[in-house]
This record gives sequence, C-alpha cells and structure tokens, in this order.
Amino acid sequence: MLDIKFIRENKDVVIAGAKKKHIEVDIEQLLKLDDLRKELQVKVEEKRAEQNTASNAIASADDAERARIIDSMSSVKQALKLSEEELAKVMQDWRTLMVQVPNVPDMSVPDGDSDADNQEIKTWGEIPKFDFEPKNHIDIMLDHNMVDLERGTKVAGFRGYYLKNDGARLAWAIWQYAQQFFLQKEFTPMIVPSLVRREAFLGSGYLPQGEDDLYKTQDGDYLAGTAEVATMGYYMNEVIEKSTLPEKFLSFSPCYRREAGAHGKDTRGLIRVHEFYKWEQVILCEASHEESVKWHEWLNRNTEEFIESLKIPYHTVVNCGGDLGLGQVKKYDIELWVPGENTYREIASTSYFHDFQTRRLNIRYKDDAGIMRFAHSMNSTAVPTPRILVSIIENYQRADGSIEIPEVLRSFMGKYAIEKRN
RNA sequence: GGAGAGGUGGCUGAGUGGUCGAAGGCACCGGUUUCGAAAACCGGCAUUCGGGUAACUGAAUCGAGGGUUCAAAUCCCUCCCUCUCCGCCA
Repeated sequence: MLDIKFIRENKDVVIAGAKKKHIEVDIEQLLKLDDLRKELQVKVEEKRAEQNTASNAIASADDAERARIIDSMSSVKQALKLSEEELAKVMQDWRTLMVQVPNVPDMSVPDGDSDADNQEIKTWGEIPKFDFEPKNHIDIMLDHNMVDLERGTKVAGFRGYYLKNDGARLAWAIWQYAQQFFLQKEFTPMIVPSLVRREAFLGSGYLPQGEDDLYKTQDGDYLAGTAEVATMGYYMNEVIEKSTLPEKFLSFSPCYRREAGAHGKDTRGLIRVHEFYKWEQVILCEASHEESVKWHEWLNRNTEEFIESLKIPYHTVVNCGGDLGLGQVKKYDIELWVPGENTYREIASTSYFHDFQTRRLNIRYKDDAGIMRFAHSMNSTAVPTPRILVSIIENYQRADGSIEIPEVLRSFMGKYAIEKRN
C-alpha cells in the first residue's frame, strides 16, 4: 500500500507507474474519493467535538441543566449518525481502491509487457557443449530412478512427484550446502510456517489479488507459496528496535502453488510443481531508498555467488514493468541454463518494496529523531528444490549417462558422480 | 473435541459508565550529583488523521466489528486471538 499523501502529491508519478506495470487503477477516482473522505471526516469530527463538549458539561451539571443538554443533543446525534454512515460508505470504496494501487517501479526498470521483455544485465559461465545429444532432466532422473512421476501423480495428482534414491539425496545435499553457504553471511536462520492466516498474505501483497494461486483450508487459512509470507508476518503489528536493523532472515519452508494460470506449461518434470521447498532470504532495513538498493543488490549477489559456486551457467535479468508484482519497485531474476530446453529458466527472484509491504503489515521502528517509520523490506530466493535439480543434472550429465556431482556438493553427497546404471 | 480465564501504551500492570489517553513500575531521553560510571533525585516520554509558521488545537485509538447511552477501556452481541485444565495425538 502507498501513503495516500504520497499519492496526492505525486499523482502523475503514481499513474505513470501503474501504466508501466500495466495495472489498471483509477487514481483520479481515488483522489475524488479522498477529497470526499476528508470533507466527511471534518464534518464528523466537528459533530463529535460538539458531543464531547456537551458530555463534559453534563457530568458537572445539575438535574435540570442535564435534562436540557441531553434533549438538545438528540439532533446532533442524528446528524452525526448520518455523516458517519456516509463516511463509512466512502471509506469502503476508498480502501478497495487503495489496495489496488501499485508501488511505483524504479527509474531503471525497463518498459515491457511480459517476461519476454526482461533485459539481460549479466551472463556468467560457459554454456556447455556436449559431444552427444543432451537429455532433459526427466529422462536422466528416470534412468537413475531418482524420481517417480507416475506414482507421484497417482498419489498426489497432477504435477505430483517423488524424489527417490540419489534424487532425494541430491536435494538434501543442496539443502545442507545452502545452509552452510548462506549462513556464513550472518542471516538469522528460521523454519517458518507454510499454513498462514489471511492477514499476512494481505500484508505481504499476495491477497486480495492472488486468491486463485493459493490453496485455502476449510478454516480460512492459506498455504504459502513462499516463506516470505510468514517471514514478513513475523513482525506484523510491531514496533521493532532500530538497533536490530537490518534484520536478515534465511527462512526455510515447504511452498504450495496452485499454478492456476499455468495449465499448459511445464506439465512434466520438476520445473513447475505444486509442492516444493525453498530457502528464502528476507531483509527488513531502515526506511531509505539507498539502504533498499544496497541490500537488494547484496541479496541478488548472494544468490549469484551461490550459483557460481555450483558452476552452473546463468544470466541475470532485470524485470520489465509489466512483469513486476503490485508491490515491487524492482526485481531481478536469475535464470539457469537448461541444456534440455536450450534456454535459461528462472531459479531465483530478488525484489524490493520500499515500505509497500511494511505499511500493510504495520511494521515500524523509531528513527533517531523519534519519528515512527515503516521499515523497508526486500527478499530473494536462496535456493528452491526440486527446481534447482533440473539445471544441476542437465548441465552435469555425461556421455555415458552418469551425472557428475558439483564439487561443492560432493562432501554432502558422499560421492563424485551418480554412476551409470546397468 | 469438552471446561474455564483473559486480551489495556515499547514492556509490565491498575482501572466496571462521566476531565481516562489511561495510575504505578520497567525501559528510553534530558538534567542534578560524580574524576567517570552505578545508585539516588528531578523532569520528559503513545500512535494515527485534520487545522495552525508556531505556541497550540480538534478527532480517533484500551484485540476487531457492531449495539445500548447525552456519554463506553468499563454494559450487551458477533468474530478473532492467547492462556490454563481435561481428552486426543506426530
């Protein structure tokens, strides 16, 4: 959510920002409602002031005087009630519009409609040249009995999977390595809830717009698609000590996504599944653009370094306006080379929000001047499994059908390669 | 699932209809004292929205929403949450 004052004072910026994100929202209508809101608020407050004055007088009045004042207050009460009802109606529309107003994208965000318009800003690593026809991860993993997709769908339904044998072991190895790698960087490790109440989804910006992408329980709770939701909810409605900022979390959770809009895409394999596991980096920092940018770059670089240590070719793109979420100011995607598809596929995403999330979540701190401020927030994927397996396995496949284990994973895996089966 | 208790400021904790935005304590800030610190003492210290250059001032907020009343932290209703005991249980 944006500050209404900011919207009022920067109407054109907000309108241009929404346009850049290809998000429809009627700012003019919002401002009209806001004028009305202020007008009615003054009206209501004047009436209340009158009532408060009378109430105080009654407390110290004699019986006759008291009866007289009470009598005269009935008309004030009527008028107040009418104005209050009017204000309530306006406020309802006002709130509906307010949660639809997108955060303003950064100047450096390129124009564009969709992920096709994202701009590559970095490439790393040599794209492997195979002297044989590289297989995709599905075939390789089936060959090694690392995954069972048929029983996955039998038991879990569409997009279901079992990781087995070296498939499971490789996932665990990555988890262990990721902990070792990221926890060197002074994060607070957390295992966070996936089953989360509605409030934290509203606060982090996944609701009300993202209802279709979320699984919902019969109790009205939702399953989170990322540990970001519970991690951001951690300090919801709290005033935190400035001295603890920046607060850096490395959060783990199972993640659940309905993939409602992706019916035809990636229907087989481990790229797009309903249930997966993710380590997420989340930061709360002081309310300054410079701090936000600094930590955003830092987060993204952490993940790049992690991928570099696995020696997998990747590129980093800056997402275009049309590919940004409601609250995001700027986002980088890191995409890993997938030989089986001869393209890069997204593995991680790093965004910052300024105070868009913390305003909704009401996460504040007191600055040095004693002023209450909404903290800034940003987050980044550290590593998702099983999606990361796709790139590891496809890039590290060998002509004889075996799979080399990336050097950094060997100690966790206990071997150098997943050997060819007979 | 059954029974009970409770949600008040950064924390703790009084307050059962009328200057209560809310006592006291802790924490924090400033001062006195000290070589310095601690202790002690004195003073200050909630947030949000509106008006005013400012001093200041109006409104709202005691889990959320509704109701009763001239007036609600206080009474009533609904919901949410927390705790305790019993049951069940990885």
